[in-house]
Amino acid sequence: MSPKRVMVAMSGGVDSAGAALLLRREGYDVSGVTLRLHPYKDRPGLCGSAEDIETAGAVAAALSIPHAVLDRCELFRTAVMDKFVSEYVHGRTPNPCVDCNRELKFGALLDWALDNGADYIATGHYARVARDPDTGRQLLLRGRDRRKDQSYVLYQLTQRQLAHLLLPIGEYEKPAIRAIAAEYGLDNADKPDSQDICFVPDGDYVAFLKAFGGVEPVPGDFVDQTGRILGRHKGLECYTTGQRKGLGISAEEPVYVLSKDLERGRVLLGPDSALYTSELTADGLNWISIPELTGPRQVTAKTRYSQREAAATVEPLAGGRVHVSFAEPQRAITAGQAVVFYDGEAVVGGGTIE
RNA sequence: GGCCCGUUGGUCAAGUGGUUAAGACACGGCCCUUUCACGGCUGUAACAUGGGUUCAAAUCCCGUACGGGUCA
Repeated sequence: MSPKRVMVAMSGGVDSAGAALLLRREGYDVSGVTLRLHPYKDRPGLCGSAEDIETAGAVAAALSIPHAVLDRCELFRTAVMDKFVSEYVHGRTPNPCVDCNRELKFGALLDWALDNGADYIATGHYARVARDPDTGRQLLLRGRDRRKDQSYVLYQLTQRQLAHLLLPIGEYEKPAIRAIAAEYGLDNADKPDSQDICFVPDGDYVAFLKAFGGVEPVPGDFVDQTGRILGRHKGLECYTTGQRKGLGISAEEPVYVLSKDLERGRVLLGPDSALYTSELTADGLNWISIPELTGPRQVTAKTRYSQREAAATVEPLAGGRVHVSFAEPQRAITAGQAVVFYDGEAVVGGGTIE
């Protein structure tokens, strides 16, 4: 029987290189593919840039595996970049990585791989895929390395996507992956972890909203909880709930963005203690460990990528939405961010906070 | 106009003859981070101005500028 064919989505980083190494070691027929997502290129460590495509190609060559480049700039622009702009314009704070994963890495790339004879795709995410022996469903589990767990950004994956997905490095700790890469002499072994929004090369997303999205932020007032004007803001798009830096407001205590008032064009500020709330509603849900939510369910949940999980109850609402009630108030629950539910090691599902 | 009070970093604000001139907030850098944020560490930065007293002045005295109060 011939070995299973797997296409590794190679970003040019150490994690996807480690994934390719591990799979080859396990006997898979491994080849590499890298997405071209946008024209920005002078920032190392970003997904889909020209420089990383070169790096990925070099890594593939070092591993002696075939490497292809898949250009999906058009899809990336409409499914990720345009949506990113639209979300900010509507007062929300989007997570473009979630959209990119669903539409590009596990959407377009998976389709292309299957069309080209692959059985699986693999990525360098710190998460695990497993099959539930009782229900037969594909499960998405946290990475073994809790500190690096990336299951949060994968909560949108469908059963079909998971069935064709291998996440080999999810079983390892990050240092082990670097060690494996170094052992094979890969020169990206100590490459910094990726960070920032890949299509915002200089990290200034507001400048991107203006230049790419044609957004013209409208200045307005910063007000406190009593309605007192504290200063002027640069436009609602420039802020997100819970933000402290960049407000330029000097007060007795640090002040944070509590909420944005789209109708009056104001940004409400207040103390950290005023940021804690216990409830939210979400839409755009995807369920992984269960076919659908039919009643209240106890879970742990988090409302931002790097946030500690907290006990909560999630229950269905009309129209496929859900209501989430946390046992303890959570800091800065923000519209547009993802809320992801866990049951132990497994991702139950998740949605977008309204 | 007379008299009184005040003027310390971007902001607020300690400090009444000898201090490395506190602290908070803001701001910068680094770290953290596949989002935006939070957070941790760290840094830049001030005695309104001119003269005088004194071994020594942010601290005492005089003038000037600016701000506030008060009296006709």
